[in-house]
Order: sequence, then C-alpha cells, then structure tokens
Amino acid sequence: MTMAEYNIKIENVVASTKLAEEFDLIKIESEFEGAEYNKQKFPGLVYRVTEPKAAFLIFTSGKVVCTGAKNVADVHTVIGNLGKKLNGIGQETLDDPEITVQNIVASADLHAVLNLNAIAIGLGLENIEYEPEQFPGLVYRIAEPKVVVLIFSSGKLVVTGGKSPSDCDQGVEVVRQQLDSMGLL
Amino acid sequence: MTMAEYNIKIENVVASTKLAEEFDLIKIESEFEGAEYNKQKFPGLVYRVTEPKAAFLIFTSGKVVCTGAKNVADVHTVIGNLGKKLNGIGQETLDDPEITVQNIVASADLHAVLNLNAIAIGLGLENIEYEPEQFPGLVYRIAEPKVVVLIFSSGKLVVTGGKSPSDCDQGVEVVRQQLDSMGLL
DNA sequence: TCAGTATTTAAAGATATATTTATATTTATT
DNA sequence: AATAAATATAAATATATCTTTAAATACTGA
Repeated sequence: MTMAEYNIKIENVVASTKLAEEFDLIKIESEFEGAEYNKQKFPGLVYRVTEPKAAFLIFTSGKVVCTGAKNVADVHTVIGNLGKKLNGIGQETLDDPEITVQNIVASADLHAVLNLNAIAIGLGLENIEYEPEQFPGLVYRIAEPKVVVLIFSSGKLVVTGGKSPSDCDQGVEVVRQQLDSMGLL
Repeated sequence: MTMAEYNIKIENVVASTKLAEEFDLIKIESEFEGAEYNKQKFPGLVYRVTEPKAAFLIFTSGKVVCTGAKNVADVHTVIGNLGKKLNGIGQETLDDPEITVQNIVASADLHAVLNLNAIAIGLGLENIEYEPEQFPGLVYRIAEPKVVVLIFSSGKLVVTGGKSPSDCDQGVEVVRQQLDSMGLL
C-alpha cells in the first residue's frame, strides 16, 4: 500500500502553539492588513496569509491556532513568519515555541465504486453513521489509529482526526483491508 | 465541621425591607444614575451599587428587595446607604426599617469526587432530582434545615434557600453526614 | 391560582460563535 | 447554467449563553 496508489493527500493541517505570554489583539488588528477581530463575535483575531496559504486564530492569551496548511512543514514556515511579523510590530514572542499538530485532514481514492449500504451492514452499525438523505458520506470511526473516515460511493475517502500523516495512511489501509475482507472492494 | 474545612462561602444574600410608605419611581429613575424602570416590563425599579456590590428592586409600595451582597453586614450597609440617597432626593423614608434576610446562597467544597448516580439512589429518588443531560448537578431537598443543595460530581456544593449562614453550614453538614454514612465520601 | 416578567449568585456540562479542508448531494439563488 | 449554502467530520483556541436552585417584590395574562 502506498500513498501514490490511493492518492492519499493531506488537505488541511490544524496546529496550535503558544507564541507569547499575551497579545494586544487590537494593536495587531490595526497593524496587520486584513486582520479581523470582533471580540463579541469570537474571542480570537482572524488572520490569513499566503505562500504558503494558511489562516491563524490569535488569542489574547498568546496562544495561536493555525489552519489551512497543506503539510506540516508549511505549518512551521507560516508560524515562523507570523512570529517575525508580530515582533516587527512590537509584540514580544517566546523563543522556540512548541508547535502541536492537532488535526490532519487527508483525502484518498480507492478507485472503486462502493455500495455504502452493504458497507454499513458489514462494518457494524455501532461503528458507523450513514444517513444518505442527510449527508452522502458514510461516517466510519476507527479506534486505531483514532481517526474518522468519510467513505463515499465514488470510492473517495476523507480521513480526519489524525495527528500525523501516518495516522491518515493507516486509516486508509484499515478501510481498504476491511472492505477487501468483506469482498466489497 | 468548620466553614474553613469545606470552604463554605456565602455568595449571595437576598433581603427585603420596607423603606417608605411609597416611592415615586419615575423621580427616582431620573435622579439615580443607571437606574432602570420600565413599568410594563417589570413593576420594580432596578438600581445597582458598588462598594459593596449589590442590586435593588425598588417598588412603588416603598418595599425594597436587595440582592447580590456577599454577607448580611453588607446588606445592612447598602440598604442604609440607599435610604440616605433616597432622602437626598426628597424621598421620605421610615425610621429604622426592619431588614429580613430571605435567601442565602452559599458554595462549598467536599474535596472529593462524587458518584452522583450512586448518591441519587442512596438518598432516595423522592428527595432528589438528577437529570445530567439537562443540568450536571443533583438537586437535593433537605427538610431541616429547609434548604436545597446542588451536588456536583466535583464535590462542589451550592446551598440555597437558607435564611441564615447557619442554615448553609448545617445543610453542608447534613449532606456530608449522609454521604459518609453511605460510604460515598 | 399559576406562570411569566426582573434581580442576584455559585456550581458544571452542553452548545454556539470562528478557522480550515477534502468529500457529495440537495436546495436555493442569480 | 452557474454559484452558493446547507448537510457531515475532526481539531485547537476562548468567550458567551443556556441549563438548575432559592427567595423577596408586584404586575399581567391565561
């Protein structure tokens, strides 16, 4: 089983970090072009960057959530850049902040048309949710790795909830093996 | 059993008194900064003070409800101050009005993690209400003293309905003894 | 007669707010 | 016909609001 074979591709990485002891969000909003902060609406400041493309939620506590990067390296790049930019407007940041990947979303393709009703029955109703009138994907919760896989009749998958690329790969493999063993692949 | 041991703390005192034969709420609203009176919404005028912090409901009848004080002494302080302030705008008040404590809310901590399901069964379903999907606290009605205790799985308690600090202390003790006798503490 | 209106306060669990992203189906809008 | 929004999934962050309980006051509507 290879990444290439099933077109496994990381689509989104969510990471968190603590960049400072505290931030002045009002000052950041006034200095960062495009930054949006409305405390009554949501307690974090929203800031988007490109190259690489990502978005930040920046909080008064100094904590930051980074979303939208396509890989973990990009996460480190954009958070590093953000730190420099914050220093550039006089906001003190911590040295060498730890960055924790919290969620990875990946897509994959089993290259087969799937019978979701049969899959639902085969996997056992306690591990899945499938209500096609509500959402066309079957929701499959895997214990190890601890991920959730959305399975579509087209053979496409979305793997979410993982903390590492490996979690995504293994999630796809678990689904593939189970479908294979049920003769549904 | 001591206040200190269970961190019993009075959080709110509700008291009532009759300060005058009648009040002109429209005049009071115009003279007292921050006062709010909308007869159609509620028949009392709302007035908040600080140092000590409290709120008043002032009625045309001359009766007043005081809420939000942290102890009985503060209640007497703020009601005394209110009387002087009312005199200051020409509202006549009665001499030496009686102040009645109507409700005391206290918090406490048993310093133990509690099994609320077991407690519900042990105390008897006729004396308690516990619907964790609706509210995470178990509601326990005690006859003597006549208080209601909210019991949380964290070991924290809220005692309400008492008329004296002693009611709160005794309420905590009743709960402690009963949990102890059931081996749940 | 009762329930609601308003005020205060602690406890703690749920839900919502916002961000991102793939997937696919339906509905609504332009 | 094209586009947008809703449906569902995960995760961090941090606020607000709701749930419950008691009590006085007084007014309205069912």
